[in-house]
Amino acid sequence: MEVSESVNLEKTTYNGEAKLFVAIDCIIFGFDGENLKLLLIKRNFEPEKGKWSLMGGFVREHENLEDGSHRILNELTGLENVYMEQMQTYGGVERDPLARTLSISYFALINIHDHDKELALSKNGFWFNLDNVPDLIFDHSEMVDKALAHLRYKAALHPLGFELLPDKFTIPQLQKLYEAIYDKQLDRRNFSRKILSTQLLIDTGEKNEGGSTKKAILYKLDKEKYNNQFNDFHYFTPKGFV
Amino acid sequence: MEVSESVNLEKTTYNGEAKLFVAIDCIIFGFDGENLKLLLIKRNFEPEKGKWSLMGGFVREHENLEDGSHRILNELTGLENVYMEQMQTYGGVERDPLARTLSISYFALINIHDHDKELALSKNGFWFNLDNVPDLIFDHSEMVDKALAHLRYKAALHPLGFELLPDKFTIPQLQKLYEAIYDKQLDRRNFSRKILSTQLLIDTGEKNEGGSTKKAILYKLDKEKYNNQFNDFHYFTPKGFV
DNA sequence: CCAAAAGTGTTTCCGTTACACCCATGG
DNA sequence: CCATGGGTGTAACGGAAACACTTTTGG
Repeated sequence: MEVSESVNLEKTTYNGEAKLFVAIDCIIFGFDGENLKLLLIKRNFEPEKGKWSLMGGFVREHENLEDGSHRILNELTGLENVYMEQMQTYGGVERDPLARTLSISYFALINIHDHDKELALSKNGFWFNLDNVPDLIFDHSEMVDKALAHLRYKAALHPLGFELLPDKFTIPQLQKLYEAIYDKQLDRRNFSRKILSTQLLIDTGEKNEGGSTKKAILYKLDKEKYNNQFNDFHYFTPKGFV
Repeated sequence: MEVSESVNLEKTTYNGEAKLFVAIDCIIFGFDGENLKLLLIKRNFEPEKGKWSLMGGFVREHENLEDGSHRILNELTGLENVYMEQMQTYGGVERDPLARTLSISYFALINIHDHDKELALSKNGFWFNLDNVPDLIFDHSEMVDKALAHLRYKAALHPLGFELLPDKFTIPQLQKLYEAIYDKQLDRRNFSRKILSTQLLIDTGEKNEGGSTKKAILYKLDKEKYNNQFNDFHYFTPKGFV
């Protein structure tokens, strides 16, 4: 009876056209203060059981893509209100050997210390440094490469990096993040001036703890300006950096 | 029998997951030498017959997305080897009232004089100036807005504009294109210097015809350099332009 | 020879770079 | 008082912007 119902529905809609499986795969970047990392899962389910892949799931019949991507990210990290961006849709005919499946890749930036570590572990989730990413199933390696290129592209022009840091952070921390993203050294003094010139940072009056040297100023993001200016070009990196 | 075959197939694949209709919609930009234009169709088929929309079609079971997007563009314009870029996938649950349908939007740049005008007319295709676009079905207006924003964003940094011009073109023509994209005036002398400094243009030795003034040099694109440097940043526009 | 558009040159200015110096903290 | 890292200042450089002038063409 399920079958005949399905057929009847299609007759009133786009009969004759193909219907496809549609998955969402999440490229999850995190920053631990030193290195830029990627969250992957070791699959304990079919297909490709035992291999590494991105966290993914299928788009449901009555779920839009924003909800779906956040649901899937939440299943692994426990996080909500995460910065996510739709990247690209992959549609190679043979990309999934089991059945024709499209995949919409989503790019997520999280503060690595915020997520639910036990939940992630229970789903077989592990963090990898970017220079140490294992082989991934299907076209997931291509998705990761594209996402990293996109991160580098976008972080050069937009104040994206804040998404990877705690609410309060210091300029040296932000600089370490940029150095991790581009795997290059930056001049401390010029970086500081460039960031402050955007007027996006608010001095909280506090200083960070720890370290046996001068304490750095803790800033927070001016959310209002951040949202308004997000699409402006800021050029956070030196020339020819990207 | 089609029905039972379909059911059997699903059982061996991702049984229990939803399958969705997936469409491709093309945002087709063209340039006529003065204005930036958009190619739309007046639908002579259901749903939303009689209304304006983007050119679209369904992704087929055994067709990848690149092939599908080019097929759909070709059906309306007769063109092949067109610059196309996947933009974004739209998945609102109610975006298509007839049935749940995802749409992958593709952004196309064509030389307006090259396309098959009779074919386009036979499919009810018409060109609109960007300041005069009619109401479109579903979320197609949003797609157009996003595509225009993307064009402006990308053309500011990459030598994208050449795709909209003939093989041989003059610098003043290119400047008119940029002025149309951004709806702003540019300084002739600085623009020329900036474009030539990219080394992407080759002097053909020819001059353009027509006009009762000095004839401009016809350039062609250095395809090799163009492909190699495409992802570099060039900053074709003045500061704060975008 | 005039108008209109195309091509080339120059000065000025501002942002970036590449530096040096001072300050705070813990040991 | 010393090592380490954070904060601020400055001179030199280079590219972009804002200009003027010359050249070509058709009428």
